[in-house]
Amino acid sequence: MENKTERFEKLLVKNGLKRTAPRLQVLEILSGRDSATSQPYLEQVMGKDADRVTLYRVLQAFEEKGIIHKVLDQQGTANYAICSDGCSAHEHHDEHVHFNCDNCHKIYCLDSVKIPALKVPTGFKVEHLNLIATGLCANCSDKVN
Amino acid sequence: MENKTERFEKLLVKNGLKRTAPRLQVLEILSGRDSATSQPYLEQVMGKDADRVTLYRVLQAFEEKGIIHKVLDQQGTANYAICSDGCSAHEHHDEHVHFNCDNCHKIYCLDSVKIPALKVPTGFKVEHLNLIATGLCANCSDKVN
DNA sequence: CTATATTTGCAACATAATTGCATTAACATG
DNA sequence: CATGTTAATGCAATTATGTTGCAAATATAG
Ligand SMILES: [Mn+2]
Ligand SMILES: [Mn+2]
Ligand SMILES: [Zn+2]
Ligand SMILES: [Zn+2]
Repeated sequence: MENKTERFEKLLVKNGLKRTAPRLQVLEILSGRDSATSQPYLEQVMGKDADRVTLYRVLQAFEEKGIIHKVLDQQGTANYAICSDGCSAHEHHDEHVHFNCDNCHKIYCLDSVKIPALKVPTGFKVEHLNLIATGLCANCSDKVN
Repeated sequence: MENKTERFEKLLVKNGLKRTAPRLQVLEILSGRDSATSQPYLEQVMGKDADRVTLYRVLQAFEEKGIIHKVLDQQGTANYAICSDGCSAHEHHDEHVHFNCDNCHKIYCLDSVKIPALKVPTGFKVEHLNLIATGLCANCSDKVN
């Protein structure tokens, strides 16, 4: 089995990005989590390994290339998650529901839940849908009960 | 017919808020627009009529009382719109779709469009749904064609 | 009119995000 | 494997958004 770092390096090369430490570190962190990761958390974890500005630029480059996608939580904080297959520089395919837990504040990508089509007033042309559900995630609703 | 300012004054009194210039001005601005209004725009329009901090506090008070609701656009910018009837200090009823035009960047409250119910994975408990559609609004898709 | 609680303005602070520019490092080429 | 070119990083400065504490002003109840 191909190891993780090798996979990440290929991913970078495929997208015309150089194989640098900050980029590999961001991929490493994001891939190790079961929910989307906030910018502040990333900044804290990376600490002095990379400058704040570098982190912003890495995230921006990854988003443009279709490697990660951004979700804003209810407070407007940017959160990032690795895209599932099918996203590219030219088109994102992340039209799944995002679940924002009120308790642990994690944001889950519910890839399995498709957003239902929508009837909008005449004249409006819908391009993308972005559905954020809030409530309790599976973990937290377990603990509460 | 009752004039607008009188209506606003009653609205404030009903919610236990004093009838002050900044509050009336915010209501005036919001009510004169057909789409949600961003915080930066409000700040710019109010100019030196009120301090930035006052604006934030007015918006916060209005939101708590169910007079306005906040919508974050795709960039995470706060936008505000007057609530339709039925919102109060204890409960908002603004589960309509928000339409974010890619061209003019206006955010429309599509009160008529209800958000369809959603099947989420076992364990997840949905409390609220927040659906933002992006694309072209009626005005802009007219102009393009 | 006056007392009181609310609201405002100001100053300071916190955090997220962006820009310009000099330095460094990746890697293609030979 | 050396090296030149280009991409990427680090640092400093700046902008934007939002918050907090506190003193001064003012809306309004009585
Ligand atoms: Mn997602
Ligand atoms: Mn609305
Ligand atoms: Zn949770
Ligand atoms: Zn438009």
